[in-house]
Formats: sequence, structure tokens, C-alpha cells
Amino acid sequence: MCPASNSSTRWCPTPEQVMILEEMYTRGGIRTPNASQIQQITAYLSLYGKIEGKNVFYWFQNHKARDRQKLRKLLNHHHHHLLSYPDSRPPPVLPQVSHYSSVGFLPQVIDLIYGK
Amino acid sequence: MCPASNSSTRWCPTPEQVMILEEMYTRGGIRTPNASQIQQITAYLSLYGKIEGKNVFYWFQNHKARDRQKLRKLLNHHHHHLLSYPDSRPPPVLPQVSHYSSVGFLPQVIDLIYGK
DNA sequence: TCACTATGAATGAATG
DNA sequence: CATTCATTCATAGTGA
Repeated sequence: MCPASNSSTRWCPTPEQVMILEEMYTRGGIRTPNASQIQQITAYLSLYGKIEGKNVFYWFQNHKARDRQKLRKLLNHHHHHLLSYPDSRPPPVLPQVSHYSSVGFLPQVIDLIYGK
Repeated sequence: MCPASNSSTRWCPTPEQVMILEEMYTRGGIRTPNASQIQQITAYLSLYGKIEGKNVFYWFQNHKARDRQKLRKLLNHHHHHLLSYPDSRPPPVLPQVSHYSSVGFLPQVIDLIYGK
């Protein structure tokens, strides 16, 4: 979020800018805008506040990366499998890790702690 | 501390979880666990209380970052004149484009948003 | 209630 | 693109 007193050096998008960016991402399907797209988007968003091309560039990169991040989004809820979800659930790209046997995984954690 | 009955929004690690995490950090040397490590750690720590993968992820990120931060300030205190600003890096790789016509670009952005 | 600290969470910016 | 780093926001806990 953007503090009122922005003494920061990094870009701080306004709510409108975020809204538009997300709209472009979700509804527009934009993932990796090219140079001219970035330029146009930047020009448009600058109507709502200071912004540069690199901000747009990074925003899409980060958004896409975190959208499908194996961390935080997929690592989390292990199986909320079938629960009356009529639609297509998010891609189960679960970082399929070894099923640890009830006897096997504890030692693995020990290894994690003390190095292997 | 963690309240027994938490209506909290954010993760509140139990003392055991913190202890184990710090053990992994210091003795195990774990700094940035990968996806499968995070999974295993999460599974193990869930024996001591509710926890998700992202909590583990963030815990290590923060712990490492604050270690660096501490070290940085320490170094800064000793020779603060030598410490460089974080922004002394090469300019971001920017798809720099020239110019857009002030009349023509807005409709194009609309197209970008809603598809063309 | 306010000030302050520790720390979980988030995200912009980079790097390789 | 994935991964990591730096910095900031947000909030629980605490003391006065």
C-alpha cells in the first residue's frame, strides 16, 4: 500500500493503477507485455500517478510469478480436493514431493535440521 | 505469545515451532528452503500447531533478511562512510520505446484491457 | 489510549 | 522465468 508520506524510492502504485493492472492481467489476459504494450500501459496509468515503464514490466513479471508460485499458493492447502467445485480448479501443479511414510518423514526432518 | 483462542488473521507460531525453526536456521544452516523442504518442514511443524507452507516460507525470508539487516547496521556503524546505497546497480533492463501520440494511445489501452 | 518493539506478510526490484 | 533480496506495511504484545 502507499503511505501518505512517500519518502520511498520505489514505485508505489495507486489503487486505480493496481485495479487497472489486475484488470489487464485477468480479463485482458496480459502476462508478458512487449515493449510497446508496456509503453502504452505506462502512458495510460500515468494518468493516475507517477509510474515508469519498468514498474509495469516488473509488475507483470511479479504478478505472473506469484500467481503460479509453488510457494505460498500451492504449497499451502495441501488437498482441498473435491468439494463441490463445479468449475475447473486451479492447476494442481503441486510440487509433488515424496509421500513420506509415517516412519520415513521424521528422519528426513532431522536431516533438514542437522544437515544431511 | 500466542493466544490459545486465536481469532487472529496472521500466523502465530508456538514456542516449539519457533524453537525448531531457529534450530533449523542456526544448526541446520537452512536459509532459503526450497519447495519440498518447505513442505516437509511444514508437515513436521504442524505437529505442534496450525501452520502453512507460506508461514515457513516467510519465516525464513524474514529471519534471514533481519540477520542481514543487523549485520549491515553493524558494519554501517563501524565504517558507515563506505556503505553503498542499494541503488548503485545498473539501470533496469528496460524496453525503452520512443513516443506515443497523445491522441492515439488511449483507445489502444482500452483494447489491451478488453481484448481486441 | 498511546508509544514502542518484534515479527508476520506483502511486494517492488533485481539477479542469473 | 525462478528465485532471491530489500524495504515496507500491518498487527500482536507490552508497558506506562
